[in-house]
Amino acid sequence: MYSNRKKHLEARARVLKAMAHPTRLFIIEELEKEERCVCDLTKMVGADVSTVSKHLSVLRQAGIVYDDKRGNQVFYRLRVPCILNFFGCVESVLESQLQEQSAYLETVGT
Amino acid sequence: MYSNRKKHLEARARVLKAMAHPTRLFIIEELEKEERCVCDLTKMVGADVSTVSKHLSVLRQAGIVYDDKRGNQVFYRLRVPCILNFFGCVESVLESQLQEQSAYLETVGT
DNA sequence: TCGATATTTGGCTATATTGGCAAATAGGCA
DNA sequence: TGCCTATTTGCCAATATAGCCAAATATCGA
Repeated sequence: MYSNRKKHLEARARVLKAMAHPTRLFIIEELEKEERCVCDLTKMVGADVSTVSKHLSVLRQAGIVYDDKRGNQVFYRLRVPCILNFFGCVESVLESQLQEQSAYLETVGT
Repeated sequence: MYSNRKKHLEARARVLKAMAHPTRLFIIEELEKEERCVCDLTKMVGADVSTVSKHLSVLRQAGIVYDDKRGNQVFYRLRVPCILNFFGCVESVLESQLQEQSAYLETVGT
């Protein structure tokens, strides 16, 4: 059914969109190593707390992270362990861009 | 080096961002099966040609597809074969969302 | 209870994205 | 050359996103 496929594509797009920001990728990478509170991530990212909090909210709503309130801190951790492997393909894209770039540079003779 | 990591994250984010749209995911899936000209994709997507052309341009600039002009048609094909495997993890995210949803529905008693 | 710390939310501005229409561009064919 | 088809580009309006500040909320510890 068509609308089924459409809904599925929209769901996938939402997940990708949530990941498609440098700060959120940074957060994902750090959470792959260990869980972190908002305050830690804020220091690491170097932006306003509210900004980091909103990025985390995007990741949470997309189902990428869990939040866990302990005391007056909120700890975030990855919900899906494969997220990082996931980047192998993105890397292939980036590498193929580099290849094209260097092929171009050769034709130019630099 | 910090700015190196930042640049890398930005590069990854650009690739993800280019994929993060239902129509572009649709196009990627179709191109996984076989190369297609803009006119074919336009019929399949059911939007204006200019819209589809712009989506393809986004994918091209992100290094996800190649374009190949033959006659007065332009054929697009995937540049990186792994793109679809790539979705295994996105699916995990979606599945874990479903689990949470059904767990919620149980507590509600529906 | 009060003050300090941690986090989220509201409001705002600047900027980016989407999608359609119309126009420009390019190739094929008579 | 002139017409037709295919594709891209420019323009525009609607909508979404990012990031900061300030305010609201929650927890801790004295």
